[in-house]
Amino acid sequence: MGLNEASRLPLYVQLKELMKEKIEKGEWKINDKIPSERDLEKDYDVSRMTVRKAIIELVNEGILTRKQGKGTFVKELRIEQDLVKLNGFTQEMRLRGLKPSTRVIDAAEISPDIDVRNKLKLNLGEKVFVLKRLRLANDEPMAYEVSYISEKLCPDLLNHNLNQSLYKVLTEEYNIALKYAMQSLEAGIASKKEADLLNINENDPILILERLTTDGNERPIEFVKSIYRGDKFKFLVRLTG
Amino acid sequence: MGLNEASRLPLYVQLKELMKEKIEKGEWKINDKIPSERDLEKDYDVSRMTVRKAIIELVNEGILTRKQGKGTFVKELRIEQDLVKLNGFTQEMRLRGLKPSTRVIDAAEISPDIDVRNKLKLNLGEKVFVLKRLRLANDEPMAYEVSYISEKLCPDLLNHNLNQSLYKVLTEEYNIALKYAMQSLEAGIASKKEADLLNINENDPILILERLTTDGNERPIEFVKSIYRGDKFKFLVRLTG
DNA sequence: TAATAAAATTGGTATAGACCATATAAAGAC
DNA sequence: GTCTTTATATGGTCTATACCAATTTTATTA
Repeated sequence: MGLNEASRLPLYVQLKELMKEKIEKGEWKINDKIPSERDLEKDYDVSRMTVRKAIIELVNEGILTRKQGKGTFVKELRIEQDLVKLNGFTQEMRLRGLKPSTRVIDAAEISPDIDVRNKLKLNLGEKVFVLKRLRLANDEPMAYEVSYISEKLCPDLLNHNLNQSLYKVLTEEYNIALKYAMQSLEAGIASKKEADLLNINENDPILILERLTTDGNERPIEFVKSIYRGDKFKFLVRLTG
Repeated sequence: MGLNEASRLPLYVQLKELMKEKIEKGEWKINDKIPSERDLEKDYDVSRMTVRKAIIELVNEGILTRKQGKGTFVKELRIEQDLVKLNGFTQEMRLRGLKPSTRVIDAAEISPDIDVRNKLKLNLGEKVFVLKRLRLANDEPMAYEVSYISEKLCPDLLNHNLNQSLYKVLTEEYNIALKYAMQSLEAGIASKKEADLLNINENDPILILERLTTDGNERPIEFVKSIYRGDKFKFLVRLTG
């Protein structure tokens, strides 16, 4: 299977997705050396610069690593969440060999408070869907999430199966492609309610994560506030100078 | 002032540093549109691809933003620390308009415990410098840091002025260029000692950050454990899908 | 057989050019 | 003055080529 020049997607994006797929399917394993730039150039009949662009983006995403004169290798993924990649919880846990599941605690259509309305850039009177979900890995609570999505972007959202990936529903049913997010992370301590939900003690440390996700045009789609167990969750990020 | 082709630095890196300098000096202000790719190509007598590479890296670092058909603009910096950029505390605070300062609490040469030794890949018997510093912004404690650096990489380190940037000392005096880091972030609560150092109450929430910084060859240089005030510090990260 | 040198491989940098897509400005028509 | 069309500006994608630097492989020599 090669690249599809009739596709609307740029060639470098297709090549990138193709290489990701090889990794996800296990064709290319951790620490495997992938074909050279010149080999991929020949195999897929694209220019070396196109190949390089695809690879460099995967390097920036922490998926590949490369060394001059040596080659390009599949990177070992860490067990902690990769902070720089916009993945849903489901995909993150799967990448870590854990069995993710979701328990929808509440799902409703409400009028948002002013903070949510500002973040999603809504007009007065516009409603949102609010989803309250518990996130589990191997049947153990990891995080509690409250998501807000603008009602007008996905009417009837609550009629879909929200025990599965919300991102998937948005993409497949509403043609909404999430592309960017701004995320903040700070420390807190668990309230009684949060402690009960997460199977921890009141006043235990938690990580409070807020994320505003947008589409390719930086249009706000979803605002999430998540509470992560401080004892179970450690965020990992790779930095470059 | 243009690019220096005699310099060992690649042209795109020089151009990148030059553009950063214009922003830091205020020549290019927040939301300013910078010269077009084709203008920079002419001004600096480099290829458009070289210009693009410099700009794209600044975009990835959250410094510039761009829109097809419109232009490239200086991004508004957030007040929270950008998690994906490897900057020292000093530079981070300056980028936020805060006055950074450092108070060295202790500096010594010690034998590392096994955890530090493993992280820095040291042999038995090799010593480290340990630096314990309080990080302040506008004279208020923000973080408490303990750094470990291999003694053999920078003999006589303690003879240098460590109230200024450690990274700067390593670069200028020991020719060590820090390039990558793996960083983890988790929640905790302040011990009595930590609370006293940071001007907070015992059991207040804190962010515990551990970072292993390496040079370009992924050789471990510095291991840091930092305690950030949970009330004052919020990490921000921009994600892409 | 081992050491050294040369060649090949592979990633990194850079140039040049062309064309596409998006956005804005200018010119022309009414 | 407003609307439409055309031109221009600017970022995005892609190809092709050349050369450099680092590393590995192969060939040559002692």
